[in-house]
Parts: sequence; C-alpha cells; structure tokens
Amino acid sequence: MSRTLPEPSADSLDLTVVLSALADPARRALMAALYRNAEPVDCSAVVAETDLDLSTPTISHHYRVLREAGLTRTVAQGRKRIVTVRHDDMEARFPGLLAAVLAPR
Amino acid sequence: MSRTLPEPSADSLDLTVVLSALADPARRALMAALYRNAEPVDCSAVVAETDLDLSTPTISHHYRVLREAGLTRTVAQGRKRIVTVRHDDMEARFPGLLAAVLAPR
DNA sequence: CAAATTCTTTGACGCTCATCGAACGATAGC
DNA sequence: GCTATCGTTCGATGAGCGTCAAAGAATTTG
Repeated sequence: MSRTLPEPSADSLDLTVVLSALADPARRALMAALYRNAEPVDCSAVVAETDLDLSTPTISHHYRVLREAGLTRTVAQGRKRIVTVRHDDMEARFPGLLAAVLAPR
Repeated sequence: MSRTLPEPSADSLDLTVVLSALADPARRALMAALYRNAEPVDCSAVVAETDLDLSTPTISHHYRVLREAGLTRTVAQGRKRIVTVRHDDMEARFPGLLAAVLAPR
C-alpha cells in the first residue's frame, strides 16, 4: 500500500515558488542528494547523504516545501516517505533549471 | 565621468544569494527586461519596460539586491545609473542558469 | 544660484520564513 | 497488545524581507 502526497500539477508549477524553494541551502542539499541518486530512497536516507545537522521537524518542513513547489514527489510507504525528483515535469516547464542549479560545485 | 558601484567578484558569486535575488518576481521582471535589451539603459527606462508598479525606493532596493548578488553591474553616469547584466560572470559560474530562469514566458 | 531630475538612504511596518522542542500519528516487529 | 521507528503537526521565537513615505545626495538645466 502506498499513497502519493498532494502535489501541484505539472502545468501549475510557479517559478517564484520553485526558486524560493531552491534558494535555501538546506533544501538544495536535499535536492542535490535526490538528484544524483537514481534509486528512490526514504527521507532519512537522503539526509544521511548530506551533512545537514537539522532537527527532524525542520527536515520535514523542507521536504514539504519542496513537494509543494512541485520539485519532488513524495509517496508514503508504510512509515517511510519515498521522495523522488520530478525530473520530467520540471524539465518540461523550466528546461535546464535543475541542471543549472544542482550542478556539482 | 563614470564610476562602477561596488559588486562581488566573479568567483565569489554565491548560489544562495543569486537564487534569493531571482526568487522575487519584481527583480526577475527587471532582470528579464535587462536580459533582452542588449543596449545599456538607465534604471527608470528599464522599469518602463516592465509593468511594475512600485515606489522608487523599492525599485532602488531591488537594483541593489541584484547588484550585490552579482547579477548586474551598475555604473553611475551623471545622475543616472546604467545597469547591465553580468552575462559572462554568471555563465562562467552558473552555466545555463540565467537562460533557464529568464526564458520568455 | 535655483530648480528640476534621477536615484539612494533612513526608518518603520507587516509579513514570511527557518528553526526548535514537544506532542502526535501511523506503521512494523516482537 | 506493547514498543520502537519514521515522520508530521503544533506553537513559539527570532531573523529577514518587501514595501512605502519622507528626506537626502548628486547632477543637469535654466
């Protein structure tokens, strides 16, 4: 059993919301970790790949912002949340943006 | 006579600062107008190309943020300020970013 | 010099945001 | 059924931001 958490449709993605989400270093660190790992993983596994030192409420808040911006898709599986980057939707709406923002260094 | 207002060096551009600057719709409108006009123009002429309805202090504030983020170069000429996009510096540091963010529509 | 133009600075106001601790919810495992 | 695990929600706090009116530079023009 799994359910996808509410998210904006592909054509309703707003650049202001997207850029505001990406402007935060912590969220960008999460996105970068998600971006390079092809395999879907749960929230805490992603955090483990970063060097973020934030409380779980704060991490949860950042995931929500990313999801509500349309940058990620979150699927609830059991007590875990599987988070993936919405590559295609982002590329269709803002071509090249993720690559430019999440490019290594 | 003309003098260039203080701005960050090309290699000290910070993505967080850049994205924060671009996240605001008003600043993005200014950037878009600057981006498409090749010829350098003064502040108020740029504003005239947009449909922004903001007080002059607010406009001035936004120009400052853009300049301090390293997105624009401002040269004081007489009582005017000539603002240009730092294309090359931005492209060197964050390839494709401006194109992705300032693409029409 | 005086007046008009162009832009900046200052100070204030309201709002949003990142962060945390504490409490809660849901699920898996024993 | 307990208990541990993974994550969310709530409430609060402190910092920062976008905005404006008023006042201040700096420069051109009459």
